[in-house]
Amino acid sequence: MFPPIWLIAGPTASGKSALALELAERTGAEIIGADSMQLYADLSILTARPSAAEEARAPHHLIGVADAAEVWSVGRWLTEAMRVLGDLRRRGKGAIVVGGTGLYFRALTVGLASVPPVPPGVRAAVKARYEALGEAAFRERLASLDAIAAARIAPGDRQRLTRAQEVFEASGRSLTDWQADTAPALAPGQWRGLVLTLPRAELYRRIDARLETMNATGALDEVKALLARGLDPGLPAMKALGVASFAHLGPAEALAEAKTETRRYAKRQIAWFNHQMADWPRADAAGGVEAALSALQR
RNA sequence: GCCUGGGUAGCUCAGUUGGUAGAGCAGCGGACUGAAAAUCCGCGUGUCGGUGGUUCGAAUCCGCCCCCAGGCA
Repeated sequence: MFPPIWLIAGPTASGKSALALELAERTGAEIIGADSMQLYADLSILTARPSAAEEARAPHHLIGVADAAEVWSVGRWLTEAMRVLGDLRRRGKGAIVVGGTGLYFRALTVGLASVPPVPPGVRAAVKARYEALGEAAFRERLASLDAIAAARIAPGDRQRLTRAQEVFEASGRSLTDWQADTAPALAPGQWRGLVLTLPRAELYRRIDARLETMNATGALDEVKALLARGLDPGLPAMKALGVASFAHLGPAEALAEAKTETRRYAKRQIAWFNHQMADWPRADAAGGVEAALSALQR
């Protein structure tokens, strides 16, 4: 198995980036970001992106490559990531895919249905219909097109309900059918995965410290600059943790709220890793490169 | 030292005429296929400051003690 493809996941503030950088320097592999927010160039401080100096130590891909006005998705990320992986393979380079977005790892290792893109017009129409009908009636209509999805999607989950409807309208095929024929992007055995772990209390300490640092190094200015662009608040980049807090609250309140939200986010990440990636080896974040390498070799 | 007001969940507090306690926030658990830092679902986690007493029964009533905040000295 050479050149290697290593997938490193872990909750926010667990030290993934630093670890990836060290591994890259040691092995000559290149780094591919698997983070839905570090994608956006406008979000640097808020997403704790590697500094320019750090990025200079090893080639980085899919970090800071998108504009906040763009809408990136798992699908777009997957396409780009596979392109970069192909390129690295041709050049005989190893890859370290590192990030905290569990769904991206899932797309790589389990697969993503190849649903054709949904035109924005269809999406807007479905959204309007949802609002007009209300959840119950909307779900009932969806049931006639995709009974399984209508039954499976949790109460109140507007996003998934409308997505299922959009897919049918745009493709003439149910989301459930699309999802039934899905293949992993990376063949099993082609990659090695690793989940970084650390005690909850320690993780929360690191999150708080990280937010303090962001706050002291211009998080507010970054948010102001983003807001000054007058973008649609519904864009993914506008939903990055901290944006809303710093935009609407005083500095102290914003910092406190951002800490709380980041802790909750970490909790969701941990739940994902524990249940969706239960079979990946774990490595103690405090164990450094050695612990990571031995887990990756397992 | 005296007076008053408080000590109930991690925090801020509620608790009817005595029937072993409940809200908000925080927290915890979970779901997850193209917005995923998204979108959702679920869960009170408790020596009611301590100790005696009254009572069938005390967070609620009485005594004593401890602690906190004001006030008077």
